[in-house]
Amino acid sequence: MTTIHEVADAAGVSISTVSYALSGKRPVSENTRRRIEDAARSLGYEPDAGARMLAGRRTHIFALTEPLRADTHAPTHMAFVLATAVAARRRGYDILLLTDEQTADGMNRVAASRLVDAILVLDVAPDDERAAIARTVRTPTVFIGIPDDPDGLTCVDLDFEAAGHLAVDRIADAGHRRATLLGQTEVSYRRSNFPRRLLRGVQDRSDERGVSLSWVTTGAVSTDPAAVRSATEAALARGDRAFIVHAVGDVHEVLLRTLDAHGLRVGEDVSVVSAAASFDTSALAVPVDTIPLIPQQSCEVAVELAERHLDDPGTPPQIHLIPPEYHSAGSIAPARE
Amino acid sequence: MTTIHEVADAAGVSISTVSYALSGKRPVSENTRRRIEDAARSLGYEPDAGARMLAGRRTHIFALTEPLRADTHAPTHMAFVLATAVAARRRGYDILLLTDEQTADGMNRVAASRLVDAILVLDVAPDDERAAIARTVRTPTVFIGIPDDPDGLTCVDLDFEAAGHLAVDRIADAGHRRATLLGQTEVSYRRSNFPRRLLRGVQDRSDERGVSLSWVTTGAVSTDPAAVRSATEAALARGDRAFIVHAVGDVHEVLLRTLDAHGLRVGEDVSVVSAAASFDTSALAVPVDTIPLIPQQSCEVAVELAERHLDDPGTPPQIHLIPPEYHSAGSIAPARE
DNA sequence: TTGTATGCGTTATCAA
DNA sequence: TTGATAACGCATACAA
Repeated sequence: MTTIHEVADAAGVSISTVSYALSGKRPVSENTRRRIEDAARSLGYEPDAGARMLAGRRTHIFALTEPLRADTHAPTHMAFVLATAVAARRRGYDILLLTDEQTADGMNRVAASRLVDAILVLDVAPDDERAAIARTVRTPTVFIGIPDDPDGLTCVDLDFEAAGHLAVDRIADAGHRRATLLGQTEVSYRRSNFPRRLLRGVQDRSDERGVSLSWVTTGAVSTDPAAVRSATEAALARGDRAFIVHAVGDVHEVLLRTLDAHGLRVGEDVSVVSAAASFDTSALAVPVDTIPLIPQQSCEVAVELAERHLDDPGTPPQIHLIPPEYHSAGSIAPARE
Repeated sequence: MTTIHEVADAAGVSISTVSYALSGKRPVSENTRRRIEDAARSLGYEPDAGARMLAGRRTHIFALTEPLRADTHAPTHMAFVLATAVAARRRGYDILLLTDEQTADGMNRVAASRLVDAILVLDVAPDDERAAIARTVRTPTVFIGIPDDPDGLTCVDLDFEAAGHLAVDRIADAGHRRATLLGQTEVSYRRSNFPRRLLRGVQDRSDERGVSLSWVTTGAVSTDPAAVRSATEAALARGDRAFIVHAVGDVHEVLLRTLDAHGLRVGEDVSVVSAAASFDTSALAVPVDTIPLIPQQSCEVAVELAERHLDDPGTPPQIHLIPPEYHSAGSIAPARE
């Protein structure tokens, strides 16, 4: 194992100069810094994690809590985990997994043992028990998602309400007086907070714009293609020619197939908007206007907020809402009377 | 922050006694041990992670490398991650995620910095670059899966060949002379090793038992229901009445629906065996004989092997094959001539 | 059965 | 711009 002493010897300087040269926390002459960096590289020096944690103020590790429930949508979840890991790594942090039932104990444990610099919370529930823990723990905690009572918490999330407004506006602008919201599974409206926020945004703006809105869920616990198909057909029978979809990719596919089976062309006979989609909608059979939910965005901001709290512990808690973007793909059709 | 000194004071002993009492590495009288445990609990003492890493020999962290590819089957992958985390935690280890594309650099980094006690490798490819790194690194490494050249590596996996034998035997015992293997996606036969091992087991034993075997993949990159249906119908047209399925849950469902649509009853007119299924086959519409691939099993063994290497660094590399089990559910039908 | 004392490899403070 | 050195909190070898 290479230590800082060996690097110091090789470069002909003291260990403190090595430390400062590598951390950049103190100006070091260009010349000696290069000698040090060369020595470190050729010796394969990597600071001892334990020593660094003990002496320094940082562990360079973030905890990521994720209470993998049975109804968790695996692909979406994985996208968030990956995005978090990448964003953290880019800033020099590793991710420690706090999974399963023990997330509550886990949070206390990693905080008390000073194993991590901050805690990132994924898959936030409306009445999330981790909210209370976050308030008692000294370790800075950032929620990716928003619980019902976010008081005193730092949270990041897409502005789902604004996304709902945006979707309805485009449809109303095209002249539609009726629309259907193909929502998530039933359980997600109980287990999560964001589907309700999008729903509220869609409902409120529909009221304002005089759009008659129908809302349907797309399965009990997991997506049910048959339910999606019959819901679509019912909507068509009602005369709805505008669909806002807030659901996984499969739902989009069933919707598009059903519309096609009825001879309706997206963007000409019928309007479709995908709201807060966390998957790649460009892979769908038909181009669909999308208000994307980009995990990379939320996770990047979360890591950023966490680090800001470390640099300046006085930073007040805040809710960071990411403004939605509208990506047109020609799937809005003018309403026909 | 509570330190070991405060616990020692509260219990009226020296810090070394506290350390030994809590680690159990030295006998401590029942009386004082209880006093110490009480003090530790009431003070909320948790050993400082950095200090423990520096002074002791262990970090109590395992790295888990997972090169999340686009074709990764998210639910299966999550099951393995979760199982690993649970098994590790049960033995007092946390899981550090090594996920970016640069898992190779990550392995070297956590090894050089002594951040982790061991490395667990998930989603092993035939020509996995991590094999070479594992051989050079000091940190004990355990593969959950087997690369093409496992020389000098410690690996754990289900005995896929034996699973293939088992499946064919049951079908041959029932008198079938023809069978179809519904396999994985095409890409997985290139990207992974285990589908080929199962295939070989099925082929070899089919030859031995005089079973005429057909093998089909079930999609290019991801599962294609249409391909599964047409493959099933082609098999039926050939006269095959026995199916071995090595694929995700969706494939099973399409198969069962197709059989049903042809008026064939599983267990009476046609035989179905699910081989190396990592999901819960009891949730299928029809009970199906299953040779399960239980992530908990592999991951438990992996963690066990990792810890054994820590306790006894001399432990030689080994490939640990988990013998398959056959769970009957009445889906084997006697062959009709 | 318990206590004392050393060292782990850094970071950061104080000096120069 | 650089160096010496005192923590950091614990595990463990050595003593008692």
